[in-house]
Amino acid sequence: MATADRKEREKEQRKNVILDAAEKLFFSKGFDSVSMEEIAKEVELGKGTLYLYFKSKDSLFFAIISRKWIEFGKILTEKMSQGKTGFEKIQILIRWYIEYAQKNADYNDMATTFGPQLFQRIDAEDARMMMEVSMKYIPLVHAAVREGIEDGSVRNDLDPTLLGMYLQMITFNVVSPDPSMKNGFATQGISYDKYVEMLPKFLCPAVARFPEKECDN
Amino acid sequence: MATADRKEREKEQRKNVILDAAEKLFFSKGFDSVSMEEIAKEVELGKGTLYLYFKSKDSLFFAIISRKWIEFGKILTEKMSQGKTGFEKIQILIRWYIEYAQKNADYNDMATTFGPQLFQRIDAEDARMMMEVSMKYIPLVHAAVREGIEDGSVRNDLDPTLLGMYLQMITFNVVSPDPSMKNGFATQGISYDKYVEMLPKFLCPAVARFPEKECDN
DNA sequence: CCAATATATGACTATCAGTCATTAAAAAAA
DNA sequence: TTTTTTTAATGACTGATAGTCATATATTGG
Repeated sequence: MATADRKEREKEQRKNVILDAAEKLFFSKGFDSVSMEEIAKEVELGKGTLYLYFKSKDSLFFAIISRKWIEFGKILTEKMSQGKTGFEKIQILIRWYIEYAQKNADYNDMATTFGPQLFQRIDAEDARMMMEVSMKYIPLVHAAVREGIEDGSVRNDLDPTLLGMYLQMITFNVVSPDPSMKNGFATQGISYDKYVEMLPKFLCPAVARFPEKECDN
Repeated sequence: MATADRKEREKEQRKNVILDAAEKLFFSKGFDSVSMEEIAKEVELGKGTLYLYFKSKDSLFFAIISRKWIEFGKILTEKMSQGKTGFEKIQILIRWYIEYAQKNADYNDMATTFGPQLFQRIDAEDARMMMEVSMKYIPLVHAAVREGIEDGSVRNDLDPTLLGMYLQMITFNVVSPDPSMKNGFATQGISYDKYVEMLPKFLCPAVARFPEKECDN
């Protein structure tokens, strides 16, 4: 029956319209200062209707994150394939993630500010969904590390998965510092830009197999 | 007039009693699942009375964090003074911070889960208070880095303040991963304990002036 | 055209942070 | 000691808002 298909498509489209509106509002005012009523107004629907498409306000948040992660994973896959050695791939990952995060600063602010609390109370269904999404790009990092160990460009005295996790965590937190860290920049006389810019230099010796060779710059 | 002094002392004491109760509840149920009413019940006061001692629920949170940071800073000062070189002091900092955080896991969970959101909306008064507190230990880290650069144990190609900030951020985030990271451990087959335990090894080459000498272990 | 099904709605409930008029207790003055 | 003034404590109330649900509307298939 073709009707069911069409309805399915329409439902997806409307979900996206709702997500666009919610995203816009969350970015400008923060997750907790936007009410479901407000989002409903923006898309010209009743509040109750939103709950036909998303089971909770938290779910709306995760759907927004998920869209971004998917987009991110796609570009990352393409970019990293351009690196020759594992080490080069990791460098690309770091540099490009910085660029991407700066282009999506509003998204990043929202994610670091509200993510921890929302992930802490995430329900099983959303957790499964988010894990599935993250599975699209996390293995990329680990594969690059493994490749680098094999080709001799990356240090081999650490479990590759572990090294991948450190890199992921550090890059993420440098690019999107949580608000308490951000407050510290002014006080300590370091600009956020410099903090981000110098990251590759800081990390290099902790990643390279032969820092004296790979990290001259 | 002695009365005023006594009253002042009594007020401080009661503040602490309230903080103890709030802390206990926040640790066990999370900041947002504890109501002011509940805290008031616990200390056998009316809800309104709490507001004579703390201006908001958020302020209660910051007062709890602040108590911990002060305690932390005191012990840190003492521990770090035992290191010979700057590099040793940094090692002590990292190792001891890990130990401390593990001993205060419930505090750390609360801080990483709710901190970002609360710091984002912190008011000027609490911000000043928190900054003042953090000024007690942040300079310790930077001083150790500077000392290490001078005595040749720490790399000298990065701004010391910047290096201090990276170290602080990384150690903090490894020890207290935010909930979305924590979810990843199981999936990726790395235990949290290993993640924490291997940190010094991972970081060493990014800190030492001569990794081949300082990082053999 | 008419049942049956799917979609939309906003009034309603429950929860909770923060306020404030009122009461109670303590301190100061008489 | 008694009265006045100051300080502390209280909980009913307000406003905000996530999520529900009975009702209404629209769409579909027969």
